[in-house]
Amino acid sequence: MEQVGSSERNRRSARGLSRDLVVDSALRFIDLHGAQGLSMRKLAQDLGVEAMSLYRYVTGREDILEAVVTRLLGGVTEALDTQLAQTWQGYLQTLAHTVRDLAMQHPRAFPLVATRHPAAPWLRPPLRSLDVVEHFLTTLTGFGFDDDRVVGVYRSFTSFLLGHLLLEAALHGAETSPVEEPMDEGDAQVGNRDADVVLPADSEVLRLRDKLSEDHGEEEFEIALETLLDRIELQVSQ
Amino acid sequence: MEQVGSSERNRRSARGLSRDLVVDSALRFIDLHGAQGLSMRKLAQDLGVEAMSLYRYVTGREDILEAVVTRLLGGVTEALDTQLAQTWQGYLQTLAHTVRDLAMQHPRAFPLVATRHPAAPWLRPPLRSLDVVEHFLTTLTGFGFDDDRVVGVYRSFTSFLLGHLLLEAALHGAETSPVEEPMDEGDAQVGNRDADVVLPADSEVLRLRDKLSEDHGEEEFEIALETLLDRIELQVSQ
DNA sequence: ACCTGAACACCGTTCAAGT
DNA sequence: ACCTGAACACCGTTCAAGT
Repeated sequence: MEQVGSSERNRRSARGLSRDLVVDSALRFIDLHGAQGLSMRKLAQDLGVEAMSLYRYVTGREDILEAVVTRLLGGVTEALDTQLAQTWQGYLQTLAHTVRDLAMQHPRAFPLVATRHPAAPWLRPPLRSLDVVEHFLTTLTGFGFDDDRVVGVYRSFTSFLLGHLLLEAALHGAETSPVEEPMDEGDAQVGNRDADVVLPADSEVLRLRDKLSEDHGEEEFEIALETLLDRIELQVSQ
Repeated sequence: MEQVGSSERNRRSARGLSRDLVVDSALRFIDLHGAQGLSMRKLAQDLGVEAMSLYRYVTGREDILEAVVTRLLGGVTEALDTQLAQTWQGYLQTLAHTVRDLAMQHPRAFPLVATRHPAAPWLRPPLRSLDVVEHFLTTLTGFGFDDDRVVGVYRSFTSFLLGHLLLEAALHGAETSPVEEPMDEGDAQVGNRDADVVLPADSEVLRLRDKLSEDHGEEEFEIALETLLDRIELQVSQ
């Protein structure tokens, strides 16, 4: 029951290579195998071509990774342009959810957005794109924030997104990811589905393990977002 | 005016290899050149030995990286054991600052602590160590938190640390890092010290660039930490 | 017991050469 | 104009061999 859907030009692109196609293909590859597994040679193979051909469209591997990030964040700018907000609260909420959707749809690519070295110190991950940051600053300024407050909000908002989404994406990506080791049967003091971590028999971690493993990503995100907005509101009204 | 100090057993360890020495050396290498640059061969060279010798003490590159993380977080447990706290607020404050100190002292190694795949879903970066998490859970339980609240605090506390420290470490690490490209002179529409980012002439980013580049890492960290503690206090008293 | 040489299967990237 | 073969300088890792 494999979906084939909208990716009919997957392999053997019949001689029509292009930068867009390379980046598309790279993103798809990363979604499946992670950025670590992406090599010029394997990517080329997916495209039915030799590795060296890619260098016509791309200056190298780093260029591809950067382009993938840009592609992902391009979607965020688009989303913000279509549904425009009436209040700064609405704007931040939409932006937060758009980025969260991105992280959930591309859990294995999101670490790139979140952890690649920013090109400049004012490009804070995961809002790692000039377009998005520009949009952010002009919008908040438009809602009456003065310079200091815009910058302050930018800082706290990015920290919030990074802290909440990177971890959630990692968990989400781990589930999706192919099993690397076929689970050695002999290490369990208790029923231990947690890979190679050995738990002492009388630990708090063990006692709280199930509760700790619960996924409350979404509601925690919502609550933390609300808290952040409240905090900003207080600053503004002062 | 180079400091030589306490690293007299740097290269050519005179035939006394050991796992600790390998991990030590790896951490020092990563502090200087980042984890990306670490190869078995170069690390071995630093130790005055061939690459294959390392496999006596270490199962491979991944094992080394994991051991470096463990070493770094081991220091956190120690710090917590020596100065023990009277209140949960004091505890969380000490822990937060200990992890922040770690991030600032090893900005190029900290991404490992923060972004490597956790071995289990309840090991949330950057508290990526069974010992630290166990310490955290027992301490808070000892201060009277019930199970749900301990777990909730664990979640929000880790998100807070990740969001604030990963970015700060990246900025801190970028300053320390060796210059990769010798800065092409011809791309500046304005005095542009920000690598290859080209700013449109009438952008908000350009106008706010200096303010955006200011480093308020520490005070933001303090403020956000206070806010978090306040929020927890509210939950507890309910 | 501890280290190594040689080898294997991979990398990214360059460049001259093919069509 | 677009693609490629061959080559270079690197990787991580294995294994039989040295001392």
